[in-house]
Parts: sequence; structure tokens; C-alpha cells
Amino acid sequence: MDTTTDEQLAAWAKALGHPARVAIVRALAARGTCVCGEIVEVLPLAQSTVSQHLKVLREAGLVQGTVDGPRTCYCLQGDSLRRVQSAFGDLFASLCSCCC
Amino acid sequence: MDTTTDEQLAAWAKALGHPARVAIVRALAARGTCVCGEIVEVLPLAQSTVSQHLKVLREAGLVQGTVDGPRTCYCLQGDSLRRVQSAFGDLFASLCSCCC
DNA sequence: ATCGTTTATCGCAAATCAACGATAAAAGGG
DNA sequence: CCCTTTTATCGTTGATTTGCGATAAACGAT
Repeated sequence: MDTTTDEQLAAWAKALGHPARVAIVRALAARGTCVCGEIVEVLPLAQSTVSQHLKVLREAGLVQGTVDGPRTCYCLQGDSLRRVQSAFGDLFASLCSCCC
Repeated sequence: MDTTTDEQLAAWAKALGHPARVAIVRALAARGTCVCGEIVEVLPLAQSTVSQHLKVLREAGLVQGTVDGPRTCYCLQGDSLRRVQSAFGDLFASLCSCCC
């Protein structure tokens, strides 16, 4: 309960704080199995830009990429995502409805 | 189910994508009732910086501020936060454990 | 060994963000 | 009407982000 630091939580949120990266996560969640350059076809962005976004998600620990021949296969990192979800849950759990 | 656009979800995440803003949300959740300039005392930041962060949270719809005399009283916007939480839940719900 | 394919990285330009001090605006008290 | 307190906004500076094309790196196939 609430063992996540503000920095960790902010880092996760920041990684998800761009429409393209949300779209990437959504695409990975939808396909279930991993994808690689197919993401480039889905998004209206250059290959280098998509690769950059994937790097951000990878460095945040939300996504995992394993090299498979000339291509790289990506998938969501379930453990991290579940921790993100519960961290947000903890954050919002203790809000009371009283206001000014 | 998944009625939130990538832009909306990213905007929420972006607003939470800074340690100071997570700290503000946490402080508001802890105090339950609204706070105003007390937040400045909690954070190691200048008053103008905190005010800026509050503006970001307000524009994202996560926080509500009502003017009360010379001061402004802030509180978490429960409805939005619940929607944020469920949107993240939907995002991560459909992840399968199969990977590369 | 040399292609073609796929992906990561580099370098750059434009845009945005973060933080601050200074200043304005609002409101209550003398 | 002046202070004081509290908060928002302005203007500026430096850092980071975003997007791209160009290029390098890895690998399978010919």
C-alpha cells in the first residue's frame, strides 16, 4: 500500500502522457502477442519516432522488447502494468467527497 | 468500456507525470478537505511554481479550486479521478501474459 | 560476401515545460 | 482609503520533448 514513490508514479504517468504512447500500449494490449514494426503502420508517425516512443515505454518498464532476428518483438510488461494500476488505485482510494 | 480517447487519457497521465503534481494530489487526498497555500509549505518549491502546477491539474480536470476570500481552496475532483482510474483499468485489462 | 529488410541511434529544429522572481489582482482589517 | 495577506499571472531562462531524415547495426537470404 502506497509503497511507490512520487517519482516512480510520475515516471510511469509521464511515459503514458502522450497519445502515441497510449496508442502503442492499446495496440499491444489488443494484439496480445507481441508486435514490432506493425506499430509503425498503425500510427501516423515516422519509424524513428515510433522507435523513440517505444524506447520511452521500455525505459519506464511498461514494455519489453526482445530481439528476434532482424526485428524486435514488443509486448506489455504485465507485472509493471498491474503495479501501475494499483498505485493509481492507492492514490485515489483515500479521496473523500467533501469539498470547499 | 474504453470510451476514453488516447488524447484524453494521455492528457490525464501527462498532468500526473511530474513528482510535484503527484505530491499535490497525494496531499489533497490525505487532507481530504481542501487546501490552498498549505501546499506551498509542504513542497520545496516557490509559490508561483506550485500555483503553476495547480493550474495544470485544474486544466486537466483532476482538481477543483474555488475562490474563498483572498485565498483559493483546492480539492480533488472525485468524478474525474474515478474515470481516470477506470480508464487505466480498461487499458490494462486486456493484457495477456503471452510474450515473445 | 553482398544484398534487402528491420530497427536503433544520431543530429537537428521547433515546440513545450519547469522553475523562478517580480508584479498584479482580490479581499479583509484597520 | 491604505496596508497586509494570499494567489494568479507575466516574462525570462534553461532544460526537456517531439518529430524528422539520415545513418548505422543486426541478421537472413541469395
